[in-house]
Amino acid sequence: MNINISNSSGEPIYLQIANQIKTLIMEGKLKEGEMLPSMRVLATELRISFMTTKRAYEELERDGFIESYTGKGSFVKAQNLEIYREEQLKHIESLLTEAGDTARKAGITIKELHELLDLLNGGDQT
Amino acid sequence: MNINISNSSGEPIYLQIANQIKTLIMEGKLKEGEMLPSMRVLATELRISFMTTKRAYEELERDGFIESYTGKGSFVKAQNLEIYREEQLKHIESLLTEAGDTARKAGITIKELHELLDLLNGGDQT
DNA sequence: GAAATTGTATAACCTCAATATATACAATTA
DNA sequence: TAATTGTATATATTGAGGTTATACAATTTC
Repeated sequence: MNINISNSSGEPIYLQIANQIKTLIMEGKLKEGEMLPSMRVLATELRISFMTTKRAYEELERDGFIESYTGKGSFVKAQNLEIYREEQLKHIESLLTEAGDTARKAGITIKELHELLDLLNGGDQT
Repeated sequence: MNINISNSSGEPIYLQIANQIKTLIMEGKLKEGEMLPSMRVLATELRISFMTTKRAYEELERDGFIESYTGKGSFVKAQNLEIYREEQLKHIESLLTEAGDTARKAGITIKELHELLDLLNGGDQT
């Protein structure tokens, strides 16, 4: 598996790993049921502590992308696209809620919010 | 001036002060041109370092609510409502932009975003 | 002009959460 | 049973955020 980590990126290593694997899964380059490299093997490849790869895998497990079994390994789960969409939706909801609350305090109408939303995201969306 | 600080609130002291003064200004209880208590006087009242009150006043100055002059004091500025609205608008813009970006990645349409916005903010807005 | 009062600037300290690690343990496989 | 895999607990390390101390500069007051 091809993972690249950068020390200068500012992004924590465990997130770099988790995000790259997420992308691989989303793009279909890692398929349902497929086994990931063991935490220790990947850690050795990347020359980092395997606790950091564990942290990355925990992140992926928490987000529903993989499942791990002691003694066996870690495997790609199904339903990723749907789960991912749900999560992003929740994130979006919290953003929109905060936008609404802020608008209310500042006397900005919901209508203006809609206009802003279009303005900021171009008219040519699907 | 009546400022209350709580150690258990989790919110930093300098923000507690700044936010309470913001509210006083927004409510018209502190009027344009009016002098605020000096940083040291307020600090003594609240039994904290005056660097913390300075931090609070810096926050207020940064946000356009007050102006400070060495040797003279700190004074409430005009135009607060307009400036406040502009700032909140910027904040909202960044939220909506992130929402749009997230939606794009997850294959969620702008139309759905609009629907969510209404759903989350009730129909009875002005 | 001197003393008092006001705000400014720089640096130091403290704390806490996040990150990364080491090491011992448990389950499965070969 | 030896090797491999994931788990759990504890321990640095680091960096940002918050608070403070102290020295400095401008204005006011007398």
